[in-house]
Amino acid sequence: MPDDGKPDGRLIDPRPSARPLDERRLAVLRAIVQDYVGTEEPVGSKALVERHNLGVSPATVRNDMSALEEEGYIHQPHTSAGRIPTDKGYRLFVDRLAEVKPMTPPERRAIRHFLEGAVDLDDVVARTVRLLAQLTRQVAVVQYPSLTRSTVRHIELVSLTPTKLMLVLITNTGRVEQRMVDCPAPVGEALLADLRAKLNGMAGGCRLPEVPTVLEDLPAGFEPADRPAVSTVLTVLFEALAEQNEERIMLAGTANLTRFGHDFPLTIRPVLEALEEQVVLLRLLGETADSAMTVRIGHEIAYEGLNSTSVVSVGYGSGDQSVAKLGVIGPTRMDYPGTMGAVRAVARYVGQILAES
Amino acid sequence: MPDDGKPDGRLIDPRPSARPLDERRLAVLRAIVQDYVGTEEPVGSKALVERHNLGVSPATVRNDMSALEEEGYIHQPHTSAGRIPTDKGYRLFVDRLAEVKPMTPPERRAIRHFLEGAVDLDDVVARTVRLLAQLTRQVAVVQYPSLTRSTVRHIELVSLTPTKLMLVLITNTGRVEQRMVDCPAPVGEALLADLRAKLNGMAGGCRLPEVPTVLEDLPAGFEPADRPAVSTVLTVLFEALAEQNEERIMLAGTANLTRFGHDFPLTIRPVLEALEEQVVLLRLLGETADSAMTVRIGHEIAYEGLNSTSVVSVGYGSGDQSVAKLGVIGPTRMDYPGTMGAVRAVARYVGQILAES
DNA sequence: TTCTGGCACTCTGCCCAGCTGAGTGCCAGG
DNA sequence: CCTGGCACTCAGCTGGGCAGAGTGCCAGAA
Repeated sequence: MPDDGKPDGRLIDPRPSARPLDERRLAVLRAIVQDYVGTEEPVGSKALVERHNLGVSPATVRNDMSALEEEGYIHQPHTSAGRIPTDKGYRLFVDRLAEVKPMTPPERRAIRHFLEGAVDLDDVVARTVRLLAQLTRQVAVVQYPSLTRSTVRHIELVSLTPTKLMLVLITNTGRVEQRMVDCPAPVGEALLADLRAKLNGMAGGCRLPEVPTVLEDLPAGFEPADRPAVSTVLTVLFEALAEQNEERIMLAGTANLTRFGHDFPLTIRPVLEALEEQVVLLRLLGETADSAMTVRIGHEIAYEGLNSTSVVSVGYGSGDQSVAKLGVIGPTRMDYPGTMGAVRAVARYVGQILAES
Repeated sequence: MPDDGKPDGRLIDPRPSARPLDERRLAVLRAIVQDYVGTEEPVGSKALVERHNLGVSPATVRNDMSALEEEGYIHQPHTSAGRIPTDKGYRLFVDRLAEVKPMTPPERRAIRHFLEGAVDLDDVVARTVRLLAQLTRQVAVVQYPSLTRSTVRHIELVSLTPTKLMLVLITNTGRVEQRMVDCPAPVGEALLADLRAKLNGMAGGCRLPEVPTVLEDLPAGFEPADRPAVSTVLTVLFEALAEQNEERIMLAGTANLTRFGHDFPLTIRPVLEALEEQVVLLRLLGETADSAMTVRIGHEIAYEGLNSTSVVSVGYGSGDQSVAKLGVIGPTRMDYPGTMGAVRAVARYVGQILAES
């Protein structure tokens, strides 16, 4: 960066004058990241020029590295060791130096085929998360399709005892929620049928968040004697809607954590703890921009236990809107292009599968 | 301590002569297990007599240890190291030397209180597994109440489109299963109501495995024109019953694996892998005797990846019959009495909670 | 017989020193 | 502005020596 615009005769040098060294430094950074991800060992100048044809000598590379270190993109564990990228270095790599690596056609076929075997929503999610863990060889996380974006497919009321009902809510994403309802007074079959019909008539097809508004005045349509029971049912229904926004998550591939590094116990412990906290995972995915792929690296992650990991996440959904998120968690020293490619591909195919079913 | 028994007219020695060494050797084994579990380090003769008042000298203990080693209950990592128990040693300890350590009253209250906060079956299981992991500081596994032992509380049929139904099965344990049914012909509301009534009339209260037998002749009770639809519904119902015997499992506390030992990656890896295989876990719990507590130690476990772990499991259920299993997985060097106490207590309380709800 | 104290022995773990090799930073010359 | 050369640094390995824990065995006491 210091020598950026220096004067240069250089008619031979194909580069006019503006883009000179910055470009090469970026190439050096890219090479460092690639090598380090591959070998997991600090990479030195000599090895770099040998493995990538940078067209310059180790000494030159050393100068570039010096500059890169100055600016905080790389860092040496000790004097006289090679360099490793910093979080900032990975960030630059992801933003400007890497291209998402698309899946090969056979891989795509395999993904699609594997997901198509699913029989219900649980199975879709389970297969997705396993697939993602396998493809990336990291920890995969998949959020169940959110209720917020879903619509009501059907509401069912079942009488268990005269005063005890079971309320079942079925969404268009195939999710089913059930709740017990204790009514203040016995509920007859006729009332039940009436209520069932009205509920479905009014709320069927609604987005879940809109349901309370739509059903607000429902009790008014019933005999005064029946209103308490109706209100109770509605209360429980609304509760279920609100509470169940507490979303569910599935994860797989924790065994891949063992590939993290040699300094193990210290690293892996907090990660395992984080993974058990659904809340943490939900927040992690929640921060993902809706449809664009998000990469958070090391200290960019708010949760301290995950400060030595990176998270690649993206929304997925049936149709054009995303209904939930999925992603993977791995060491900051991960293969970003490959991981991003896998995440993107899986998200797409899950979306398709959901749209079809 | 060396001079312990030196000068004393030995008429005082309370031991006659018959029960002599065998008994003391067992005491030595017990002491070794206890110390090793506490310190995680091979235990030597001197330390033993210091920490437990065995009333004999280290030299004597050494002889006993020699005998115990001969018989395979303990083993030395190297010459001139202390002894550690073998799987066989732990087995003897569990069978004859240890008493299940009951929970203290405050602990019981805490357990009960924590479990009582649960709102539905998922929540009960989730709370149970977390609780167990916390209490034992190990990996906890809880199987969802099995469908096999459950009975039908209600079967609901919902018409989504003229030819598409949704079948919902509710069990007495609060579990809900739903299936889509594609009927060969449109199904009217009248038929639907009739079918629903007959299904519940005949199968309500039945054990799930008996349902197919009970409903076998159902189609005969309908108009010939309706029989195909009825048969389809039954097929799907039976499928759901059979398939969903594929039981679900929840686990927690994997972060506790990091306390396993120093030789980490090697030990933890296969365990994490095993834990991701529901099949393995199910088999593990499946081998548990129905209601009695089962302890499997090290190589007694069929699955190779878990050969350095022990599993303590027990059935739980509402009422007197067990409907599912739960347990913990930890290093063979675990606190058996404490773990067994926790597992037993939690199983009891979950049973109570289930019975009440 | 059974236990005990004493003794010699073995072996791991640790510390220290010295060496090697990778990698750097700097400099003078192209 | 790049390059080759050179001196320097430092992590990691190796080997010797030391200390401590623990054992096994034995002869003598109860």
